[in-house]
Amino acid sequence: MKILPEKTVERLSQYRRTLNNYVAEYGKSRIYSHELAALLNITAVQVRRDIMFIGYTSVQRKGYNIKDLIQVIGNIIDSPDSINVAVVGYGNLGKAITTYFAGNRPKLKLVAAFDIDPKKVGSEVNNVKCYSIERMREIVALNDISIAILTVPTHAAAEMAKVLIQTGIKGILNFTTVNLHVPSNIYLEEYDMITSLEKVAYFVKHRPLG
Amino acid sequence: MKILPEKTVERLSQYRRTLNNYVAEYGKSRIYSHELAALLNITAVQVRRDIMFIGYTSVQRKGYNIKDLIQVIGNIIDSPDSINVAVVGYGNLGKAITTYFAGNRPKLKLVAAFDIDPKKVGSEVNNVKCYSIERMREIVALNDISIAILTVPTHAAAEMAKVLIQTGIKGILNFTTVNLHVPSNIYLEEYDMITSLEKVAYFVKHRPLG
DNA sequence: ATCTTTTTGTTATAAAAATAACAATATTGA
DNA sequence: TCAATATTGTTATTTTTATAACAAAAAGAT
Repeated sequence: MKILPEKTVERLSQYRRTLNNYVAEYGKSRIYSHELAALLNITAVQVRRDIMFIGYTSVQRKGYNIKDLIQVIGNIIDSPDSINVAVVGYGNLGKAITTYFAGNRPKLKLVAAFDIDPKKVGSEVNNVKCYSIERMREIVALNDISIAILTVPTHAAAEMAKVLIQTGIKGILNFTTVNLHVPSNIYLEEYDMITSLEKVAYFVKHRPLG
Repeated sequence: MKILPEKTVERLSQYRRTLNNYVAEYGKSRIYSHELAALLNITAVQVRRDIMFIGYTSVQRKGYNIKDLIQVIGNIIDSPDSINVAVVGYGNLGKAITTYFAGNRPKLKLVAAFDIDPKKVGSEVNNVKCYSIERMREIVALNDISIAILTVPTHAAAEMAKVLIQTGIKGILNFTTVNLHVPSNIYLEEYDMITSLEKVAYFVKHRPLG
């Protein structure tokens, strides 16, 4: 299949989670595009267009079969084989992410954490165990980890990214406020809390009231 | 001034932080567009265009005066009066954000935290004190808090957002995985870690190698 | 049975964002 | 002094994303 637009991938992830919650809460088996849209504060057209992208079709006028749709989304955005993930930096943020991550994501598994602090090594949150940085290469290889979530302090970020890339990781989700530089075969996603907050501040002040 | 594109606002926030770090590290006073671009993994045109948006001009061929540029960015994205922010939910994530927030942001102040857990009430991280939810209305009014960072557990998110809006908050940065619904005069920014991670997973698998 | 309504799927259009192209100008060096 | 070069500022173009418009089909109403 052709590669999907970035924004569509983001929304598909959200559709899936929203649909799972919706089933759990209301027990319905079908949903209209405008209903799903309302749950996400977007438009029904947007939903239908995204669903068109992944090639799922329902019977007209009956809404989408939720179970099927969840499955099709999974076939598209999940990889066939499970992907293993590690958290690097096991402070408050690393632990928070581990907690957020709990839940049934059959194709995406948080399998290890790393920290330089000997006091943290050996600790566990949600069955995710913390190893020393020295053992990173070994543990990454052993568990076939391909994505790292980087939550170390600012001063350690660049060096840690370098080490991670040496271990053979393929993607980094960067929570630090440092601008990382990675080879072009590594997928880098920046996740910048301060920028998000400054953006909220700007639009709270400047946005036309509506 | 005309309202800026969303992406430009995001980058301006990043330019400012990057420039501050750059000055601290290298002590230079000027920077070329392509140098700033390289630090952020974007193009020089992008930088120049954003700088054009905010109306700053340098002398051609000499690069930008860093100190001036930082100041102009501040004039644009900061509000003239300081904006006060609260963290709602003082678990691992709330505390992590408080730590990230430390640093000199003269116009954006994290002034309070709230939590329902009596054990957390009264605790402090980085001089940010935690109050009980019951005192929210009072503390928000007293400190003129206009933005809330929502980091409570999933099941509490919707109700907490409702209460926050009643207290008169104007913007919410939502870290929970719940789809919130807010009146149109409230600026809502979603910050979804799981979606970001699923996106990395998708592009690690599907992106053309480059 | 036929008309009306509702909802999907798709094509067409618009808006936002990024990139390219290039004129203008300062600097360097012959 | 004058040509070559480097860099900014801006307009033009392309790409990406979102919205609008609407045909097709199912369901219900008359």
